[in-house]
Amino acid sequence: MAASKDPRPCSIADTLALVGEKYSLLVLREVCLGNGRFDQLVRNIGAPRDILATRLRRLVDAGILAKHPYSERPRRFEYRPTRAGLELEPVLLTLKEWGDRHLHRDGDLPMVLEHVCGNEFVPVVTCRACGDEVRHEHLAAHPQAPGWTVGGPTAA
Amino acid sequence: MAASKDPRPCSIADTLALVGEKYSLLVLREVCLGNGRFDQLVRNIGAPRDILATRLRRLVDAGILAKHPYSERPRRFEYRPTRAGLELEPVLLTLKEWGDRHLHRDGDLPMVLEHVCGNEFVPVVTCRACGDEVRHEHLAAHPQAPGWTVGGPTAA
DNA sequence: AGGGGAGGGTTGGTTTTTCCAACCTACGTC
DNA sequence: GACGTAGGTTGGAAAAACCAACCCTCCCCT
Repeated sequence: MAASKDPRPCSIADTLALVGEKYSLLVLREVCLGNGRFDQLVRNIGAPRDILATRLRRLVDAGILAKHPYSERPRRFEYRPTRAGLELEPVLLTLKEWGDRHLHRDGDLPMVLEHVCGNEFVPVVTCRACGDEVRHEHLAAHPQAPGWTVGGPTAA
Repeated sequence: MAASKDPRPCSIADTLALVGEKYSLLVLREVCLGNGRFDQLVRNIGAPRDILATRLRRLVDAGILAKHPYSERPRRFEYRPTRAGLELEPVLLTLKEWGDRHLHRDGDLPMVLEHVCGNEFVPVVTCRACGDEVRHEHLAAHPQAPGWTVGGPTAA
């Protein structure tokens, strides 16, 4: 499973090591929607049952999901996001937004989110300090590990 | 490559079909940092060269990256994000934020971003309409396709 | 003219994962 | 006592990932 040696140290890579495998983020999507039972996950995600079982174990081990019994005799569980799992929701929201914008330009979205404010929810990523919407040109990257640099201009 | 039949229609799944394979988002990270040359990508990501070549082809086909010649004779390219590619940056930023918070609690982050406002950049996902920071309990999901529902409570 | 290095890949063969259908267990129901 | 439901596990075939080695074009050095 390990790739070549000594890649750039990076929280993105570290996070993807936990949730970057096929189906993992779709599992999180479903549990965030409240569909946390095994057969629901199989149906809604379209994943093979054995792979799904593997992913669920991994996400529980990582503290992203937890099993909640909803029936003793027979013993039945459902999976729910932990607090850490819920904190991954922004990743899902930004992925959804990109897909909505670039892959469904016709306007018939598969899912619409409604915010408590009464409007359709569209995520905007902002700077915690100043509140401005993020723009690539407004960010400067400072690697902390020695030997790792970043390059020049990045515009297309 | 196809999973079982008839999963939930979803922009998240659609987006992950383009950028969800192993290394794809790390490629995007590097090109957003300005490290768009093949050997840089190999070194910084730690991916096998053949897999990387496959991913690059796919990302170019998807309109997320573009090849830019930086030398004729010999012909050399570098990969850069297109506008659509740059618009995926929020996904990277939210992944980074989660990893910073949950995987590097000791405080020694691999990379620090600086916003143009002068402060460390920490992404916050907000509602475009009202500006409030998103919270799971403030969202309601409305699937648009018939037959697809969402479940009950989702709290952990 | 020959050798070496950089850059951007491709190729062949092995190892891992994924996929799929079938099966298993423990109930509860008809 | 046959059938259905929920939540998996198992075995074998197909697909991906992995790795080292190689290729090609050009430049530079001697």
